[in-house]
Amino acid sequence: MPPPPNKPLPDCTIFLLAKAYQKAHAPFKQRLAPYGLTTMQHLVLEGLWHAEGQTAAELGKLLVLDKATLSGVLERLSEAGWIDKRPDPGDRRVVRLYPARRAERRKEELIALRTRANEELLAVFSPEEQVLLKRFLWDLM
Amino acid sequence: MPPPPNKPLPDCTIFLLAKAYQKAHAPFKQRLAPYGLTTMQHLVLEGLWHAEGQTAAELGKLLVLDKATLSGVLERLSEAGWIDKRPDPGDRRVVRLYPARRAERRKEELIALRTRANEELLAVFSPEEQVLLKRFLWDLM
DNA sequence: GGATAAACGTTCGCATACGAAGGAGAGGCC
DNA sequence: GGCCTCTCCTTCGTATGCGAACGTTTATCC
Repeated sequence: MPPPPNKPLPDCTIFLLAKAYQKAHAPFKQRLAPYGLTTMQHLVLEGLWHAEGQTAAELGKLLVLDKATLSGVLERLSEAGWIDKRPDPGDRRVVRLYPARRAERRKEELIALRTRANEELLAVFSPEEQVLLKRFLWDLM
Repeated sequence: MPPPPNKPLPDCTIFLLAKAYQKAHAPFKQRLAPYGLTTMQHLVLEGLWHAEGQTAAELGKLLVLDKATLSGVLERLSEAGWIDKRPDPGDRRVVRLYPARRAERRKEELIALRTRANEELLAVFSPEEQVLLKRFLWDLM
């Protein structure tokens, strides 16, 4: 008996996760392009709106981000005028992060953008499936 | 009434996908390190074992990979002696790709490594949940 | 047959990712 | 105070990831 029709890679969950992530990201990336923001930079802004004045270490923990990666993202966000990096008066090792005016002005818009991107991503699933999928992903991370 | 306890980012499926992918990848990456292979390079090898003599374009389609990204990966795999790049005699634009002896020697080992990594990743789920999760991811990509 | 279009792979530029090392500062301990 | 350690952030090196432009080669169309 010949082997079943080839689906060698689809059976690799790691691969499926990578590709699902890839497909989920692309449309969001396109929507952010007019703002000159990347998805990562948008994520950082949302993290700062969650709690202003965080240190880079705190933000990295919240977003599960390597500090080395975050360093570069913060520099570009700061140079583009989206955030302010202020030295902590009490601890000179620490930088505290705040959304700049430019970010505040676009806040509602940018959050709505993410909400819509997520809704469109999940549109193929029923509400029950959506809940289940989120729980699965949550268990994985 | 105060807002519910903060879970601002977990409700973002795009974020969850990114982090689930991140967590799934890390252990596999560690296991591959002794071989001097990255997860991406391992994926390319599996793609070639699936069908030898593919062109870069075909392989890119199979693995859902940008040709620009693939180009660099193939160059490093070739330099490390994992694959052979042979010009197509009939079409001088095309390069055909073959696993090298080094790859053939490690083939069983490397496939087993991926199988184990996937099993461990899915260990927290019941068999039914595993099937469901894969279907969800498949629908996303 | 000759111009135009399309396909293939490479290269460039920019932005993640992350391990590893490094410099500056803060805190504990004697 | 002086030493050790730990933390915070930055920097470096390497590897994706992908849009865009490029040079080569092949296919198409008139």
